[in-house]
Amino acid sequence: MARAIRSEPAVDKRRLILDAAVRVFASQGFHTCRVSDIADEAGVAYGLVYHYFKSKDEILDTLFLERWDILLRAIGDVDAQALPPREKLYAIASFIVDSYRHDPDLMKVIIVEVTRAANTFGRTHLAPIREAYVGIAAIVERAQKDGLFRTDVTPDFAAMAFYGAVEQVLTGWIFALLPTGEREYEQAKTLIVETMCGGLERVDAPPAAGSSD
Amino acid sequence: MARAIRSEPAVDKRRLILDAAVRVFASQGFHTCRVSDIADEAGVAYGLVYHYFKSKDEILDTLFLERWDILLRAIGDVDAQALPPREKLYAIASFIVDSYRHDPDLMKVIIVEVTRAANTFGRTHLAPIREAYVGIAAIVERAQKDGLFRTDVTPDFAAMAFYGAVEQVLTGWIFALLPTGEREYEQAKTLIVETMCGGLERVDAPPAAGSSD
Amino acid sequence: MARAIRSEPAVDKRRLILDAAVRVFASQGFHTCRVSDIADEAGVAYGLVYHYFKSKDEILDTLFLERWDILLRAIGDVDAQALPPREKLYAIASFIVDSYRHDPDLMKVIIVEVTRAANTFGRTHLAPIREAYVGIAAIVERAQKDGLFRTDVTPDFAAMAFYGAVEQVLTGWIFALLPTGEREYEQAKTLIVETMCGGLERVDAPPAAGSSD
Amino acid sequence: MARAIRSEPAVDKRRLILDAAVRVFASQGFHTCRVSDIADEAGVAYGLVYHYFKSKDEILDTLFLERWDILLRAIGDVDAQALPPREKLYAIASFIVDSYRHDPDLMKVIIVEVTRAANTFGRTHLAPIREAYVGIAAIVERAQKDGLFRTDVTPDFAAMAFYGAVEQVLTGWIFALLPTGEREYEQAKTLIVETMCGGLERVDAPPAAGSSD
DNA sequence: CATGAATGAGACTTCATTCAT
DNA sequence: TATGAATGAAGTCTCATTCAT
Repeated sequence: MARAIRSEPAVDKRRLILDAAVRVFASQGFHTCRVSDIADEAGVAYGLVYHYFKSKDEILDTLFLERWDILLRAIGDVDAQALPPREKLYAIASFIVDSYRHDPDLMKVIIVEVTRAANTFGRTHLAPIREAYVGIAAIVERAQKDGLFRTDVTPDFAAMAFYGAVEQVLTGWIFALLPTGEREYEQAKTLIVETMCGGLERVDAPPAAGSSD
Repeated sequence: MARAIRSEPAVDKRRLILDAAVRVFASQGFHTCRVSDIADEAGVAYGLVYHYFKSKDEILDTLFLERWDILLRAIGDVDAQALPPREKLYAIASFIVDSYRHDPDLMKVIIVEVTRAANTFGRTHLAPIREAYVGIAAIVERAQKDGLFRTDVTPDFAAMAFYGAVEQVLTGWIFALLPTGEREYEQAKTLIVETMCGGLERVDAPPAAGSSD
Repeated sequence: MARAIRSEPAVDKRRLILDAAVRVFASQGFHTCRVSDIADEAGVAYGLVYHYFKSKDEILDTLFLERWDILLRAIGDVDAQALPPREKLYAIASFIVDSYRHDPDLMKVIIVEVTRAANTFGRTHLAPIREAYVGIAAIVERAQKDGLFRTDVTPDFAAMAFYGAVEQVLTGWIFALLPTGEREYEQAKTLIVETMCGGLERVDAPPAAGSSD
Repeated sequence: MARAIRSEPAVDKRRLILDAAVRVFASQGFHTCRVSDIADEAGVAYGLVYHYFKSKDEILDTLFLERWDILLRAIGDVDAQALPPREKLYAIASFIVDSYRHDPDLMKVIIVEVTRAANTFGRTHLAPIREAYVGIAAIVERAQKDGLFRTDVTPDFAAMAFYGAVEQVLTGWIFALLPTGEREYEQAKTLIVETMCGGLERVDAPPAAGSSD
């Protein structure tokens, strides 16, 4: 409050640029867009982008780290709580899905341009990316120790599978391969956890033979 | 056959270029590498690349389509067989993992540069990519109809989760986040199917309360 | 005097900027440095530089003209005195060497960025630069008229040679090709005059044939 | 000859670019001109400049080193001959003056943009530049050992003075402060050597008092 | 006087693609 | 087929200068 009295500028141009970059990266892709596209989208002069950021890369780095930090903290918080593992995984899936719901462009950028960019930003940010997997693996490991999860699937492997399923669902939304909407987002949270924890098979499945054909 | 009598060149330069492109795309990334890098890696003249391919894009398109066609056919073949769904999914996971084992660079390129490139090649090749998901979804749907898979998870959703888990495991290998090796590849096939079909939870789990802390 | 009573600022920011510019130009070069480097070095705000100077060029112009005026006055003073030409040239060499001793950065800037910059500042300040040569030439001409200097070397030419030798000695110091120090500075004054007036050859040289080999 | 039969291209574009660069650097200065100016002057496409040279800097480096190597070899050759030192210095002055006569633009570029550019190219090429001074100093030293040159002027110092005088004469021509022409070039060679070796003073000077005023 | 955010023209460099041989 | 010189559009980044406060 006090800050607002005097020092806060009318508009935070830096923020303006970051938000514009999200939109531009999301619609054109990092490599395809020009810095001038970002400046135009933000409604600022070209040079101002370089006043606030050393390079085009730094803009994406900033966007990623801002958001990923929040994710890591969320995973840490979840892990710290006393909850059944299924609920922990639900909370994480929930957080990621809600991130997408709240700002699909930002999540698209992070997924498409960073976490999956093995030769560029993915490699640059490998450490924090790994940290997320490690956090999820820790939850699985604990669940195994508590006798709740099967132990023949290693925690690392389970974490990758779980995270991969979540990211692919977001990818489905990004590519318009899966329907989007409030209802779908909520369902997705449940379905991911149901699938990963309960498995696709019916527990009371009939004494199935080969798929009839 | 007739071709071999006289006209078959000592080496197929076109193939040489494609194979070189795989290595270059894998190690540098499509956007980062130059066409001359491919020519150098292939040991052919710069201009020859343009004799065989209309553009740099076309090289990647060719690589992707060659491989993806094989995948689609594999999925189709699997679906056509009379097998329990778990074995069908195992066959598909197996095929993809073996593809990676056989040519990790090529799979890296396909995953990193195409199937996940929402703004560029991913969009271009959306149709065949979707086709793979549809194929997997068909298997799930059939399993549901046969009463073997639970029906509260939609086939489309299950397909995305399954494929996402597989791709993320490959991503783990690509990023060196998961250990690689013959043993690991075989295990991965089983673990993916176990996880996705059987679920992470123990069926005979104790009447779990919150994760002990 | 009156100014000092009340209005004289604690520090003369304009002077601060000029002095900082000397250091920055000397260490980075005029073209390589940024205006912000000067402001930083001076410890003043960026914009203040433009409060005192119309442009980056004007800063260098000011530095040059300030110092060159002093040199021109020195040459004029020397010429006006009744001294043997050798002593006049010694006085000029002395003045220039002392200028370097007193502020090597400033002299470096003047020599490197102005007097030798044929396409930029050298051309801009051609008139005052020429004036220095003319002043030296006048000394030579007078010496010739007085029968003290040989007349087969034109005054203009002699002036260039003399000035060139002096500037090159400073250049030697600037490039660390010649040793620096109080002793060296004093010697240099004598050596320049000895060389230019007395020549490198021994007057009583033996009836030399070709250099022994 | 044999080469010309088949392989020699009609025009050596690389040479074309270098020669154009000399003209452009000479008339606009290295920092002021654009690479496109060079391309235009050479009549080639922009990109071709970068086909032959890694950067704008490399063009100047090439021009300098090409010419300076020739100068160093000339100095070495002169030093190796059995000649009186005065004739050796004449030969060197002669070589430099002839270099200017032959290609004034190139010499202008070398002097203005390299040998005197203490913060940029001068520093880069310090080693070969120093080598020239060392070569001249060697001539002086030998002359001193042969009893032909006075020994109170150190060889290093004498070399700087000599080279400085020569370069300043060229600078005089470049700035149009000294008259140019065939006659002037020949005279300059003699005058430089007369001045530096014989000195400006008349050997038979009258018992001079102070300059009459 | 003083500040530093804001502006935008301009330069270098890259590199996909073409083309003459 | 095969070569690699030649083309030129396009993009990132720099930085002198302006201006509102």
